[in-house]
Amino acid sequence: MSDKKNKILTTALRLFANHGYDAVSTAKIAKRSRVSEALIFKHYKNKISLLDAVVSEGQEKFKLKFADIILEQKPQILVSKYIDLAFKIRDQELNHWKLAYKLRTDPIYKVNIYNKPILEALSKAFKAMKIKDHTIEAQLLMHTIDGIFINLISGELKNKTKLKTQLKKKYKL
Amino acid sequence: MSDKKNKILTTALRLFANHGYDAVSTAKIAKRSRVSEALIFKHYKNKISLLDAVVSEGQEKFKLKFADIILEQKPQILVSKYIDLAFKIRDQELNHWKLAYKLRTDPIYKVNIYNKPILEALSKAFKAMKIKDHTIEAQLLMHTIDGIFINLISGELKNKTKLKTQLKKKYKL
Amino acid sequence: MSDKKNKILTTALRLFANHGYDAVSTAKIAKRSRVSEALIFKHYKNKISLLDAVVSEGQEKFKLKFADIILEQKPQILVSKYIDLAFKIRDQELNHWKLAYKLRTDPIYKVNIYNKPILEALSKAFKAMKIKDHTIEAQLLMHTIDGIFINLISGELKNKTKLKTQLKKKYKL
Amino acid sequence: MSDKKNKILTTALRLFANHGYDAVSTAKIAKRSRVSEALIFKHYKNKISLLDAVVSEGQEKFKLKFADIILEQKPQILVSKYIDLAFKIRDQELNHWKLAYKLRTDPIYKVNIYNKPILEALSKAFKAMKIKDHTIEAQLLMHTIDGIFINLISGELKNKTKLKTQLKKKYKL
DNA sequence: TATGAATGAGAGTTCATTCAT
DNA sequence: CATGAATGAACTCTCATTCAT
Repeated sequence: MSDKKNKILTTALRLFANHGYDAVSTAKIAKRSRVSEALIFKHYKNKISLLDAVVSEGQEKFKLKFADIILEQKPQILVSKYIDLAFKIRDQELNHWKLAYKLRTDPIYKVNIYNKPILEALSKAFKAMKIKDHTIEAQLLMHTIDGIFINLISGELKNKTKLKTQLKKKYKL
Repeated sequence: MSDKKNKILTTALRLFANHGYDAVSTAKIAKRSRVSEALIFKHYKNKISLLDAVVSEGQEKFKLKFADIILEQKPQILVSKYIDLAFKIRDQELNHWKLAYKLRTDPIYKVNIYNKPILEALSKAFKAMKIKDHTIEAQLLMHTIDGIFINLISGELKNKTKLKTQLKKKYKL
Repeated sequence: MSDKKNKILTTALRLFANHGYDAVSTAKIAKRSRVSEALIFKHYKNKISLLDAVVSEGQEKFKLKFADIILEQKPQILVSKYIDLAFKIRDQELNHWKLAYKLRTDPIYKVNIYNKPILEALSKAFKAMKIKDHTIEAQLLMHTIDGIFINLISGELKNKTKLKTQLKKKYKL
Repeated sequence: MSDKKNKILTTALRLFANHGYDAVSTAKIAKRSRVSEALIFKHYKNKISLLDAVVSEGQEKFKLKFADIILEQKPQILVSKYIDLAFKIRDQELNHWKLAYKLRTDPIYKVNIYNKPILEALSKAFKAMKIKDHTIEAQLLMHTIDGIFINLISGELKNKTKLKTQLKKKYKL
């Protein structure tokens, strides 16, 4: 991918993630990317395609992370990895998460396609760990992580380390 | 409040909640409210004031709920009431929650003003219930509820009853 | 119809007729109408709707003219009226004709809907006038008038009076 | 002329003829010619020069046809040839005619440069054929042919053979 | 010869907002 | 209280054109 095309993509990610798709004009993206507005439309059919490209790039990154979790053989490590997910994120990656959570309430964008496989993996792990009600427990953990994420995203998350420790302690990890 | 003014308010709530502030034009609100666009600006100084009004209305409703929780004397009931919060919401009220969570990621709007008092109340309750690490546990519960909320909002929450039961069981409620 | 709306319509007619739909920007129409560009879109959904409105207005005017011809009972007068059609046009009306002939080659716009009824009326009249091959003669006359029209429109028509006289003489009118 | 240059020219002719100069973008011409947009500007200074080239090519083709008519010595054959003109056109040539008639209403382009010599030739022929009012008759015939042309161009011309026969009969050809 | 990358200017259209009634 | 008419600024997107390779 060419230099300027990439600049457009990262700028768009940053702005969409922090202000929302509708609040960010293509003019602003162009300006911040130090590129002509026309160039955006040379590289991306229209504004929504630019969002698509940004989202796809995120999905690609998430895919790797989630695959690593789902394919983990040792149940304890699997759960541990999942919990860690929320606690070691930064910069570019954070923006992808911000955007994902922004789009989540939008019925058009199905960003959380990895929910089901993750749920199944966690459920199976809990079962192997002899945890009662493993399915509902898996779901609960996912919601907790979701909650941690949205607090993380809005920059309000306190006591990160303690939180992680406490969570892991619950599952004896 | 006059009939039409109220119509504007509820329409704005519905649209803002489901599509976001920036994605909804005053023209659309007017049309859906079956009101002239000018009337919106008679009642509300500008678009952002309309959002303010919508948000305030929500805060007002939330205030009662949260007060009821915070002022609860019996710790078990306090926690129980807090957990119940997420599980009995509907319609108009749901839209207020949707909007609140939409605005939450927006750095400008500080919607979650009740977070701190709730945290303190929960923490205190957990302490009274002899739960170890009561503060961090309170925080964790809040995150879980947050997670449940965002799933609820996007219409993806599964196993509501089981989830509630399981959660309460954890705290022996 | 309000004052400014009408101004937009007549300006659009004039510009479309003389330069073509695609060569005229809404900005230009607005400027020449001494109106904001936005007002055009308040009155007409989009640019093509403005063209539609202009065309419809023309059709309405043509309808009266053609009806007068078609409903004429005396064959000689019918033909005479048809020939006169091309020779007494001016200003606003001329613009409607210009536009009609511009759109004629455009397959989307069916401007010449009156062709068939006119052909039938002329054919019938010629038959009554004992003119041989009345149908093909009617068609030929129509083409001649068409040819006169396009020359008229491009401002190249010479010898208007003589032309009319000669034409009428052919049918002993 | 190189292969691609020629492709550009014929594509431009086709598109200009069918949609008009202003409705066709250089991007579209490039795409349909399977050529880069830049190449168009290597071969033609700018868009209008491309139109010029297209028009010139047409004029060149027309020139031969008209010369053949004008230089015809036998009056009857001259007129006959002129009438035939409209009845044996197809494909590429048709596009040149379409374009010519599109540009005709445009005051900037003077496409009908052969009108005057043709008029004189016809007039002279009619005179030799002892036809009264030969000049005005020549003009009338030209208008008729014009009318036939524009109907031909928009694909609406009916009864071609009969029309030709009838026309020729009028002049005893 | 041929292209991909790039752009300023302008296209049509929508925005929130004002004002006279 | 309520509206229709009106607008400047901003929006997304397309235009013809240039330039480096």
